[in-house]
Parts: sequence; structure tokens; C-alpha cells
Amino acid sequence: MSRNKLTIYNTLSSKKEIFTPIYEDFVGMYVCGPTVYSNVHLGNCRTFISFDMVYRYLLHLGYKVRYIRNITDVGHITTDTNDEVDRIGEQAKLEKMEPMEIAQKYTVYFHQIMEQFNNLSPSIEPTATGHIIEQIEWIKEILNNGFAYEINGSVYFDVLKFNDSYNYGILSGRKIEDLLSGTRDLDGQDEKRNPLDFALWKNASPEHIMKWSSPWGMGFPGWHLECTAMSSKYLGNEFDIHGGGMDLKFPHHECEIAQSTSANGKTPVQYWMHANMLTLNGKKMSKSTGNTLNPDELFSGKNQLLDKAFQPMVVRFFMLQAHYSSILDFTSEALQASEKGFNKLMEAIKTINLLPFSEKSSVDVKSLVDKFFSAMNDDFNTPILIAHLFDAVKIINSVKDGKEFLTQNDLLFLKENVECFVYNVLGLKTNQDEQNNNKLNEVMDLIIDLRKKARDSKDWPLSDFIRDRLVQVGITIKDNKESTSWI
RNA sequence: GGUUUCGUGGCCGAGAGGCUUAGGCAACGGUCUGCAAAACCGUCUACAGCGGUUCGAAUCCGCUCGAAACCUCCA
Repeated sequence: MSRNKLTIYNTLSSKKEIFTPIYEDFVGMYVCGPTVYSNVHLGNCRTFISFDMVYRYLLHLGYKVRYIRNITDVGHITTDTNDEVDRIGEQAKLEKMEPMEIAQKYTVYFHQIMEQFNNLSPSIEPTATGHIIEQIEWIKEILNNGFAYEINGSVYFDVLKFNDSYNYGILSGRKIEDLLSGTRDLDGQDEKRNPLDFALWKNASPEHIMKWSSPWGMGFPGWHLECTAMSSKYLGNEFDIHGGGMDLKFPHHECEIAQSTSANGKTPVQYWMHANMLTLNGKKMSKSTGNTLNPDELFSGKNQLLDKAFQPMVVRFFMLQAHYSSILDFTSEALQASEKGFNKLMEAIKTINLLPFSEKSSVDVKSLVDKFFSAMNDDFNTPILIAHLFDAVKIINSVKDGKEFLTQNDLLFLKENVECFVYNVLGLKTNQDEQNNNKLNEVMDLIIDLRKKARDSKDWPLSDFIRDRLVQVGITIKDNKESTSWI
């Protein structure tokens, strides 16, 4: 099996490493999920699509995967000052709702979008608010070990103290001295002993809405802590893969490592994976700067940047044509190119079923399928996989044209693997409208039949009229030698 | 300023010391077709710049120029 050949680029070591899970056959994977205070944007989606692909391939290799992706429903402070403004609380005031209504509203939206992108559900999708007790336990442990201090009802992680015993910055490659010299002066008097220290628990003022009681008074947990608490609860103190967007590498993931290490004495994660940014106009998509595109706008085409609407699967395909660790720039033109490629691929999959088989094969499908695996084994190289799938497309079309030949076994083998990699691994599917719409199919059969009659009697005005009207409805007619199909 | 990356043909985007003509899109020529569309065949040989290492570099090293992410919430 090609399982033991899977390599993963580990951002902790900055190297590709052979993937060996802690427990044979089982993989634990944690991915940082969204903060649900507003609509997910396309950049967020890229990360989740990337890790969905990783999840799918691990499953394809036969691993039993426990995939955890959290929902951050505690609104963490927006600035490092002491003003205690949190995003969910702010949004709640803005929309005149309870904070949990905000969290619910945007969680539901998030799920809808994930489904449209054909992302599989994680095994567990824990919420930060559902794990306050666990987070408090972690703080106690870190305090016990002497790596945190309490002040005015807040608890801070002592980065300098930690760095004396361990190494703060192993993930991001930062040095304490550099970090210190780079810190800015913040407004107001800071409770922290050191600007690098981060909050494990924040004291909440009476006006603050989202708060819980703790040994240190009413407050709310620090952002970095929830992932530590939830990943360890469901995957153990040491687990295989931790993923997230590049922008979380520092400080979020660095702090997670520090928290776990300070409590357990060892680093929590074997393989750190970081999905790169989706940019718009050459700049990272970001809610705070407003440089975003929402999936809805893309699916409906209602945005100035777009010439037309795009199906979710086209967008997914577009993203998978780039490697997850590369920055990908979004443009309408690039998406249109992907749309054509996607349609070509999906058409070929349909035609596999119509191919004739021969006594002998003129192409080596086994070695082609091997290439599918080796592409994915090379740090989930989906662009290479897709390139090889297009080799398969070429073969399929050539067999259709009688220029290449395949035996029944080879044909079946090719069909199974192409379908498997396209549907199960890349998570692509044909557009919803095309599926399970028997009535439409029958009506279309009828229309094509009528048009055929018109064409047989050389009634070109009528046959073209039918074709043009269908185009207006969004259906394209394709006349082949023997038959007519539509898309 | 510091840390981490990156700069590939008209566009998107892989590759990482010597054959990948990577792949997709676009363009051009052809086959097919009532005309289209789609398919198919063919054409299009690039690695920011300047040095260096090497028998050999897009790939390694140095410098220059340019871009991004992070150092504040962020996927």
C-alpha cells in the first residue's frame, strides 16, 4: 500500500517528512475553525477545503481519522489593550441579538457553505464555550507549573519564564530578543509583565456580556487556550496533525505549543500543516480590512469583481489546482479558465461509461494510476494529481475516437480510480442541477428528439431556435456524430 | 526594523541540479459539423536581474530589485 510513502511538509521542521502516525491505522487531526461573528469569506473556505482534501486522502489510504475542527464562539478581544471589546459581543450589539444568536447564525451559514463546497463534516466540531471547564483546568495546571501569573482577575502566560526552560518560537523561527525589540508600545498601562505574554484568562468588566465564573473571578478564556483544551480532550496530549491558516502560525500556534509544553513538558503535535492565503488584488482576504469575497457573491455572480456566477465545484477545483501551501490569487479570469478545465474533466468521466473495450491495451493505465498516488503522497500535491487526471482525460477521449485501446479490465481499473480520485479524494462532484432531476432529463430528451426531427428535415431555423433558447436557459447543446448531449 | 516565504512562457500554476515538450486556460492552424459548441490532432520552450559553485543550475550560494504573510483580531 502506498500509505507508508506519504510525505507531509512539516512547518515545525520546515521539511517534508514521511508521515508515521502515533498509532498505526489511526490519525488524529485538529484544524482551527472559524470565529463565528460574521460570514465566512472565500479565504477562510480555502483553508477548510485544503484540509478537507487532506482528510479525504488519509481516509482513502485507509486510515481511521478523527478530524476535529472547532468553532470559536467566544469573542476574543480585538486589541491588546484593556478595553475588552470582543467581536461577537460587538456584533451582538450591532445586530441587537444575544451573543449566542450571533454564534448560531454564523455557524449555520458556515455549515451551509461547507456543504456547498462538498466538505465532509469533521468527526467532532467542538465549541469554545462548551469547553470552559477544560480551559480552566489547563490554566490551573499551567499556574501550578509556574508558567503563568494572576493579576487583577486575569491570568497571563509568562513567555520569558517559559523560554528559560523551553524554547518559545520553535514553530515560527522567532527569537525572543527579536520579538522584544519588535514590540510596539501599547496604550494604557498593561497588566502584563512582558509584552510577549498572552492571556489565558481575562477578567471581564460588569458590562461584558460573554463571561463565566472561574477561580479568578468572572471572565473569559484567552484565544489560544481553546484549541489546546479541545485538541487534547479529543486527541490526547500528543497527536498527529494540527492544521490551520498560515496567519495562525504566529502567535496562535506558537502559543498552543507553549501552553501544552508548559503543562506536559512535551510538544503536542507531530506534524504542523499550514494552508496558505487566498489573496484578492494581491492582498490577503481579511474580514477586518474588508478585502473579502463571500461565497454567496461568487455563486450568484453578484459582485463587481465578477463577470458571471461560478458553481461551488468550479471554485473548489480552482483552489485544488494550486498547492495548498502556495499563495493563490483570486481573479475572475483564472476562475473561468478553471471552469472550462473542470467541465472537460467531468465530461470525460461521463464518457468513460460509453467506451468500448478491446483485446489489448495500447496505454499503460496502471502506471498512470500509480502517478495519481505518488502525486498525492508528495505532500498532497493536488495540481500534479489534476495534471495526471488530464492525462487520463486524453486517454479516455482517444479511446472514444478509436485512437487508443483498453481491455475491459484496464477500462474498469481506470474508471474506478479516476472516479475515486475525483469524487472521493478531491471531493468534486457534478453540479447539483444535473443530478437526480429525472423530470428535466426526460423533458430534455423530448426537446432533443424534437430538434432532431427538425434537423432531419433540414429545418435549420427551428433547430437553431431551440438551441438558442436553451442557451438562454443556461443549457448548452452538443451535437456529436451519433447523438446529442446537453450540459 | 525583525521573522518566514515567494518572483516560472499571454494568463493561472507545478517542478527543484542533467528528458517533465508538467497540466489547465487563451491564441493560431487543422479534423469534425448544415452552422455553432464540444471532442480530437498540431504549433507556441519560460524560469526577476547580476555574480559565484559545478562538467552541467529555473533548481545550490551571494548580492540587487520587486512582492506577500506574520510581529495587533484573522483561515
